[in-house]
Amino acid sequence: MAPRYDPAAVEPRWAGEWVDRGYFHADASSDREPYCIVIPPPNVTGRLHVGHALGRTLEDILIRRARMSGYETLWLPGTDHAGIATQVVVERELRKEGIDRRDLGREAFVDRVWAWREQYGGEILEQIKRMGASCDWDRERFTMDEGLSRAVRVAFVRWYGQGLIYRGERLVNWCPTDQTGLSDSEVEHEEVQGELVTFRYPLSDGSGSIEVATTRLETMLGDTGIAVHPEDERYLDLVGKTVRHPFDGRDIPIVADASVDREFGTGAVKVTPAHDPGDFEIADRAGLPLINIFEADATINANAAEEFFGLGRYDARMAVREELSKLGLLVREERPYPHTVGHCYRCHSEIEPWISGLQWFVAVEKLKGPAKEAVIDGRIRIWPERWQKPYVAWLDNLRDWNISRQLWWGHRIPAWYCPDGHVTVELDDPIACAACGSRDLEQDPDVLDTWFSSQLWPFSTLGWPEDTEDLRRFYPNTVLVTGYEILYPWVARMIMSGLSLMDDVPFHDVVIHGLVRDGHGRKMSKSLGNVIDPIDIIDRHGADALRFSLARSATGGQQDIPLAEESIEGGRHFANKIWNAARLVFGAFPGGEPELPPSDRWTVAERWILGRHQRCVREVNDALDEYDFASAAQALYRFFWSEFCDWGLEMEKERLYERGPEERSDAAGVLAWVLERTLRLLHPIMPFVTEEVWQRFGIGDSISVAAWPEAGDISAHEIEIADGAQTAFPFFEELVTSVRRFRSEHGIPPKRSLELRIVVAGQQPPLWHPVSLLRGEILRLTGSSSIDFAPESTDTTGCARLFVQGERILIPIGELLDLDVERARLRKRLDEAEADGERARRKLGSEGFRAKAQPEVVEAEELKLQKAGREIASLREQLDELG
RNA sequence: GGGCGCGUAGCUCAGUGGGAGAGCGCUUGCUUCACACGCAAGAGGUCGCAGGUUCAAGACCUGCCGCGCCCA
Repeated sequence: MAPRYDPAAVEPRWAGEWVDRGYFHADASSDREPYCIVIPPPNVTGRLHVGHALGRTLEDILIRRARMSGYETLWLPGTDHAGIATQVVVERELRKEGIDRRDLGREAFVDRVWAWREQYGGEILEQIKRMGASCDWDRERFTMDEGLSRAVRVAFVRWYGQGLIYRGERLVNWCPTDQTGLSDSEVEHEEVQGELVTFRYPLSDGSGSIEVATTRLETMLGDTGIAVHPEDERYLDLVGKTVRHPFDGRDIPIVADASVDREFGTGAVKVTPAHDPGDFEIADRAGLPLINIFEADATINANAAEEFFGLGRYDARMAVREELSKLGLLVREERPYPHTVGHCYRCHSEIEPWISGLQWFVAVEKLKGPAKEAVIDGRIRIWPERWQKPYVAWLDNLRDWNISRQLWWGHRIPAWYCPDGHVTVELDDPIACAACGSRDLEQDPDVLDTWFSSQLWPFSTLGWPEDTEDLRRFYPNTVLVTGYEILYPWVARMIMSGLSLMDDVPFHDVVIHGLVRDGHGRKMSKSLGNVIDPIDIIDRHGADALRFSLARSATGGQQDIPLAEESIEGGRHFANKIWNAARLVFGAFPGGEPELPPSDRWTVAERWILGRHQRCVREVNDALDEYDFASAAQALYRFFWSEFCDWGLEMEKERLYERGPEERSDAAGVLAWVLERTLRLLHPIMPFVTEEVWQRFGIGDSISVAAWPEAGDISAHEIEIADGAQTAFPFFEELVTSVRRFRSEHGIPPKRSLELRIVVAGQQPPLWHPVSLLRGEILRLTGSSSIDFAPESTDTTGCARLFVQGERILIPIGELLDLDVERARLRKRLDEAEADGERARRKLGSEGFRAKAQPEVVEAEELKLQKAGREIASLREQLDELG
């Protein structure tokens, strides 16, 4: 084995080998218990970013553990056709060739998108493979596949039949750049530094004016009313009057509406029903007309006053201000004025509320109740639990879902219209109108919101609407892992559609993780230059390093997850540590199935390491049962590095190198046994290095199908039965550390060996047992030549004195002792001991403490006080001697 | 305006009633026969502030200050 672990030489080989050997292929007909995760389908245009890497890592940890635990595991991969994103990408390509999609025509354009997808669409899945993801690649799905498209159609037709889908003319969120409507959850609200402009509308009767304020001044071109609160005394006598529009002379009524906030601005608001959802409702109540002033690209249309025709919305805003100013109607301009504005999640343009003709909607009223219930009654559990409340609140406020998209790429809406305006919605393309039999049918030009197909993902990927073996076996899925940013648009909708169409929840657990940010918690962005590219990371540090670092960061407690490259380096160092520990073990272990020697031959050191290993197994299992990936990773790191390597391997070197073949073989057996188990325990987090090392045991085809370790496979009784195992190790550990610290403080070179004497008070030294059991290990790790016991009366001249668990240790080394250093050392220890003693004394001095605290706690404090007392006395004595 | 979360070592974070912890960074020493991607030792904290509950509070309660996110 090379002295350094090289992930680049190992990972690609295993990534391919695992798949080729079929370990990840699920068998729906097996009689094992199923465990199923569907991948949140990334955009087919997408590249792997760290957010994906996090989600896929967590999923793979769950799936690999389940597979090793004997479940029939299915991790189903695939991609999403991503309507807008994909269309935009292909349009951009066409534009480079000087082609507009409209010149190409719908059919040819869609063919181009398919061709693009064939060529580049698989890239993100290839990147996921590099992470070692154990997906069933034979079951890869795409939302535009034939089967999934059929599912979309069945869902649409069924919901239409149930009255859950309808067609209507309503305000939608319009993106003037992409020129399509968006659902509420595709709109991102962001604070912008805008302006608040106050202006006057003169009353039509010339008796005065009324002031209104707006952040979107251009919309005044479409104002059809002024609203005030019905109880606002300032305006009571104005209600019912009209104002005159300064540009086109329309008379606009002043109405009363309880939704008006009297505190805001002047207490009077302009009403632009065609361009504001709140105004739309006011207009609806008051019977005000709608004036649509925008074209699809948000330029001013002919409905507005003539002089503004053709202006872009921002130019129009300035032009309106100028005209108002000329007319002396401008009252006030506040700038900057921070307020929130909706932006397109794709292109980031400001959204315009806009009437864009008849569109299709999902009526959510009947769907949201069951979706809420399923989470409240625990059929679906959300981890961490605190996401439950926002989920419920979101459903409560949910409004009907606009599913029409004015795009060409996507599932075409299965609705046909005849010249008489009848609507035909059918599973198979109709040849005649269902109402009048007309054969002159035209299909709705729009496609469905991409989320309409992805909401079906947990069952459409398994074959629905066909009654397949996969569907019966793997629905409901076991768990879904995703970021909180798509809890609403995706997770909630899967729950609604699953309950409605499958009559059962889509999954039992939902694991919500945070957003990956940079090392300082800042959002990763190209402009900040702080983007971490997972593929670049894998190239330089290995997928294991990335996975470990992500798992260790996935605490769940915090909202977001900071990730610094140093942390990933830490993961690489850990992989290297594993590799090198294995090198040491395999230097003594010949390979084959590791077997523990009979328990009566276990040394104290071995009992200790076996006990720590068992604890680690328990911690990892407990943590993963609760989706606490960070604790699982942390437990493994601590055990492997701080316990197994720092103490376990170091202690066992005594037996491996100094005690003859039998002990060497026993020790190698113990170390190999622990190593092999720990590799299995680590495998779901770091699949590559564990596989590569595990192969050297030569005991199976692959660790990825080896058995998962559960606690209790050696009994705690066996571990702890040894004489002194409980007391020996803590004493040993503190003794070693104390001597090393003493060396360090006095600058005693490692090669200068020491003699240690333990001072004993009575005849029978109480520490005889632990010391004799670990004599060799003590001498090796402290660099000493001897360790003996000495009577209390022993001459301490020229000796340094240490305290280990209240016991005195003498080190005769007078000639090397710098008295100033020694005095400083002793004073520091004395300060600590006095502080300890004081704290214990204060606690014990309180009557309430003695009366009400648990007896064990009181007893522990008494022991602390005694120990501190012994140390203080002895340290003072020494300081006196030194003068 | 409503909701959620966060404020603990220089940085990033664990820590849900009895000894303030980890990783990285920092200081010192070490080419010790697995690993310098390492080993050993060490420094560093009024646990945001103020009250309260309790024998005991970083943790529980209330208020305040600051930061972030979601929703309106």
